[in-house]
Amino acid sequence: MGNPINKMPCELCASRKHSMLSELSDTHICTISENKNLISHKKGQILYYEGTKPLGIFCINSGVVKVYKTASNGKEQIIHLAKSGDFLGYSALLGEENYSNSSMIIEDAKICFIPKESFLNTLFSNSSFFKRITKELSHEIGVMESKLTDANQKSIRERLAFILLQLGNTYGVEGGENQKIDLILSREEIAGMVGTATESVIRLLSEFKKDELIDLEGKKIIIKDKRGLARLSDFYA
Amino acid sequence: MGNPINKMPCELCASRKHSMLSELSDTHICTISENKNLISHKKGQILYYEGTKPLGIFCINSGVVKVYKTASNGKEQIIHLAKSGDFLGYSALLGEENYSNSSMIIEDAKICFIPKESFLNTLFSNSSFFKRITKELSHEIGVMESKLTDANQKSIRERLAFILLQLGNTYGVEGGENQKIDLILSREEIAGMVGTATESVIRLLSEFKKDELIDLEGKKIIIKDKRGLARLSDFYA
DNA sequence: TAAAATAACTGACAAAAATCACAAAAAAAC
DNA sequence: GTTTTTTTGTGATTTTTGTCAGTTATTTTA
Repeated sequence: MGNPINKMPCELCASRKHSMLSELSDTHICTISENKNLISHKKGQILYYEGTKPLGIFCINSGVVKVYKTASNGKEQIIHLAKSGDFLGYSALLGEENYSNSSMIIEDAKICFIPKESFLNTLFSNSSFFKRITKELSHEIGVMESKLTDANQKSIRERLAFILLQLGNTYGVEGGENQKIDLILSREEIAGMVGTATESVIRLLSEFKKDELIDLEGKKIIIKDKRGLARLSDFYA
Repeated sequence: MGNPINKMPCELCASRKHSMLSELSDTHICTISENKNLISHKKGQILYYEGTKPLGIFCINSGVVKVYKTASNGKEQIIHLAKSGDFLGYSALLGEENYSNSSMIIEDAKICFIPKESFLNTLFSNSSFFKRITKELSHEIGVMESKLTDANQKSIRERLAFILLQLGNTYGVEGGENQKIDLILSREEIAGMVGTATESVIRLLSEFKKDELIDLEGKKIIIKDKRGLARLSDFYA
C-alpha cells in the first residue's frame, strides 16, 4: 500500500485546522495521535475496497482521493473527492457495515490511519466530538439528497457545468479573470463524476471551450466564465 | 396541519418495536413520551417544508409519508417513502441545518411530534440511543450512495423495475404467485421516484404488463414476475 | 348525479445521450 | 528514443428519453 513515514503529532498537523479534529481538546487528540500511522500513498493506490471490513478511519493530510462505487454496468461512479482535512471511512465504521464504496489516490497523498479502537474510544468519551461527527454525517445526507436530485433531474450538460464550478471552488487557483482547476482528472473520471459516457464529456468540454466558458491546458481545465457556467448548470440561475 | 388525538404512551406503541426507539429503556422513553404529541394527518398534508427550521422530529405511527426535493426544473424528486416506525427530520436537527427536503402525507397517517429539547436531551444522556441514531445516519449515507450510482448509471427501465421490486418488498401483500403493492401512488409520483417523465412511467408500466411482469389493478400494481423484474433491473442479476 | 377538474394514456416527433468505429495525440514501457 | 499502450478526440448512427398535443378515464366538487 505505502510506507510509514513518521509520527508527526496531530497537535501540529496543519490539516487539522479545517478538519473535524479541530474541536478536539489537546488531551483527547493525543490518544489519537499516539495510535495513528502516517502513510505515504502514490497515485493509483487503493486505500480500501467496497465490501471489506473497516478497521479504522483515514485522515487525509495531503493529496486527493476519489471515493467511488463500481456500478452494475462496470462503470465507476465517483461519489466525491476527498482532500486535506477530510476523513474517510467513518460512516462504514459507525454504521457497523462493510465499506459501501472504494477509494483510490488520484494525487500523491499522505494519509493517517487511526485504528477503530482509538477513534471510537475518543468519540464515545468526548461528546462534543461525537456531536461534531454526527453533524457531519447529517450534513452529508443533505448533500447526497442534492446530488441524487441533480442526477435524476438535470441534463448531462447541466451536471458537467455544475461539477466544473465545484471543482473550481475546491481546487481552483485564481489567475486574473480565470480560475485554473489544479487537479488532474482523466476524461473518464470526469465522466464518472457526472455519470455519463467519456465521449459525452469530451464533446461537451470542447463545446464549452468553443463557447468560451472554459479553456483546456493539457489535462487541466481553466474556467473563464463562471457566470456562464452557472447559468448553464441550472435552469433558474 | 392536523388534530391532536390522544397521548398514547410510547411504551405501548406498536410501531416502537421496529423503530430506533426499540433500544431505549423505559425510563428514557418516558421523557419522550410525556412531551410528544400525536397528530392525525390526511393525505396531501405537508409535514414540513424544505428550507424551514426543524423544531423537533417526527415519528410515524401509521400511514405513509413521501420525502422529496423540488428540483430546479420544478419537478419533484422523491428521496424516499417513510412508514410506521420511521423517524423524520432528525438529520436536519443533528446537522443543525434547515430541512433539506419537504415531506407530504400520501396515506392517512398518525404521527408523533417530539420536540427538539426532549429528543436531544434523551439522545445526549443516553449513549446507546445516540449510537443507534448515528448508526442509522451512517447507514442512510450508504443507501444514498447506491441510489446516486443507480441514478447515474442505470436506464429508466432498470430503475423502474428496481423501484417496483422495492415497493413490493416494503408494501407488498402476498397473494398466491403474486405480490400486490398495497400503496396508492400516482404515475407522477412514481416518475418522481425514478427520476423521469410521467409519460415514460406510463409507457414502461404498460410494457411491463405486456411482458407479463406486472398487472395493473386500478392504481395498484401487482408484481407477477419478481425474477423477471430483477433481471431487468440489473445488468448482472 | 352532472359538470368540472385532474390523472392516465397514446402517438408523433424532437432532443439528448450512448454506442461504435476509428484516428490522433500523449503517456508509459522497454 | 523508439515502440507500445493508453487516452483523447471526432464522426456517424442508434437508442433512449423527453416533449407536445390530444383523447379517454377517473375523481372531485358543486
